[in-house]
Order: sequence, then C-alpha cells, then structure tokens
Amino acid sequence: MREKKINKYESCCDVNGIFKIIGGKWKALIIKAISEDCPKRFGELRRDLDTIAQTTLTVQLRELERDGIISRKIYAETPPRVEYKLSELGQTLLPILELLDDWWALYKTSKTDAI
Amino acid sequence: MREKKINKYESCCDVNGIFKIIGGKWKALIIKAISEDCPKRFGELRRDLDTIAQTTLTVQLRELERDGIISRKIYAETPPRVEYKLSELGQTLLPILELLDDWWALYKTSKTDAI
DNA sequence: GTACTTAGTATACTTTTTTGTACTAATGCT
DNA sequence: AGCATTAGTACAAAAAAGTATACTAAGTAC
Repeated sequence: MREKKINKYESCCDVNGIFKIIGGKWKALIIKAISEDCPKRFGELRRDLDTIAQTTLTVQLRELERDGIISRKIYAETPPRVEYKLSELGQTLLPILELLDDWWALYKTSKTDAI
Repeated sequence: MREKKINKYESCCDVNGIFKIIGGKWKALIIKAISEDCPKRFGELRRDLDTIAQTTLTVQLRELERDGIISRKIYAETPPRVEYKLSELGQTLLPILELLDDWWALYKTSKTDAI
C-alpha cells in the first residue's frame, strides 16, 4: 500500500504564498515606490523604477491590483491620468518590507566584516 | 545637461537583496525543512520536498551554501552521506519566514472573509 | 558477481518571467 | 495641419528558473 505522498512543506506552511504577491524582480520595489508618494501616477512610477519595461510595469500593477494590494483610479482626461495607491492590506506589507531590508543590511555588513 | 538617471529604488533600498537569497520556488521551503530536523541529509530533504527535481535541489543547496545560509558536511562513507544544517546567519531567517507565513495566513482569511 | 544504496553530474527540455519594439486614442499647443 | 503628451496594448524575443531522464562511483548485502 503506497500512501499518497503529500508535500508537507508546500501544502501547510507556504512562505511561498506571500512570494507570489510580493516576489519577482519588481513587486516589492513598486510597493515601496507607491508608498513613498501616494497616490502615484503610472509615468512617475516608470521613471522611479527607471529600467523597468513598460509592459512589465503594467503586468505587475495588474497583479498587485488583482491581489488587493493596490487600487487604481482612472481620470477621464486627455492625456490620460491613472493613479495608483496602496490599499489597507497593501500598507500591512510595509513593515514587512522594512524588516526584509533590515536583514539585508545586516547580511551585507556581515559579509564585508569577514575580512 | 542630462543627469545620469539612477534607479533610486533598486540602488539604495533593495528588498530584492534578500529575495535573491530566499526567493524562488524552493529556497524558503528548504530552509524550513532543514530547520525542523537539523542536520538533514540530502535524501531526506528530497523526500520532504517531494516534487522538487533533484537537479533543482542540488542547485538551490549550492546557492544557499554560497550565500552562507547553510553548511554542508560530507561523510566519506559508502553510500555517500551529506548533511546540511543552518548556519547562524541562516537561523536569523527563521523569525522572518514565520512573519511572512503569518502575513499570508492573515491574507488568506481576509480573502475568504469577504463574502 | 549482481543488485541496491546515496548524492550527486550532464544534458536537453519546458515553463515562467522579463524585455524590446512598435503601435494607439484623445486632446492641447503652435 | 502637425507634433507632443499619457497610459496603455500586441506581439515577438530573450533570459531565467525549474524539470526530466539518464548516468556515475564505491561499497554493502545477497
């Protein structure tokens, strides 16, 4: 009798859940950029992130919106204006992102200290 | 005069630093698996993670080792035995991973509550 | 002496993520 | 009339991440 194998780590305690939301090359950066100057227009965001491809930015913003992290407000003007801001849920991510930054800062010093 | 554009977010406050270390599909899971039963052999790890490709596991472990998160001890036996354990630095990641889990748990309930 | 074991490596492949280029619509400015 | 502006979309391509399959070495168990 072969028991069906269940991936213990993937099924119950998935850290990867949050990674699907803030992982990838740009998501965390986008969240930070919006938080620093909220609401923020599409074009400002693109300039802040500088090297991001426009298509990528659009995709990432759509996903963040779908996941309830940001909201999108369209103004019926010409040229178009679209503003993004963090939702309440999105704001709960900020202290977490800071903590991640802190760890990284520590990591970097620990690496350079070791001469 | 065109000032050289610097990506403000990527250059100074990179959350992405830590993502390079614990990001991806498996790294966080591997860290947790090792922490729960440390030291852990390669084969145990593979069984715990179940659906991971062996090549992937090897690559991830090498990267975690290179980044100073885990250590690798080879026993000169046959069949070979290799044990992995968390470094001190690696252990500092555990509370962070828990926090990420906590956020995810909260996120999930907030999504199902909204009926 | 044949089969089993472990912790891999080599290679090719598929999938996912990110990028690059070109295009659009509606209006204001000159 | 012609150009600039914004927030995109469409499509193709490249790069990165992960997977599948087959193979290895050295001993132990039968």
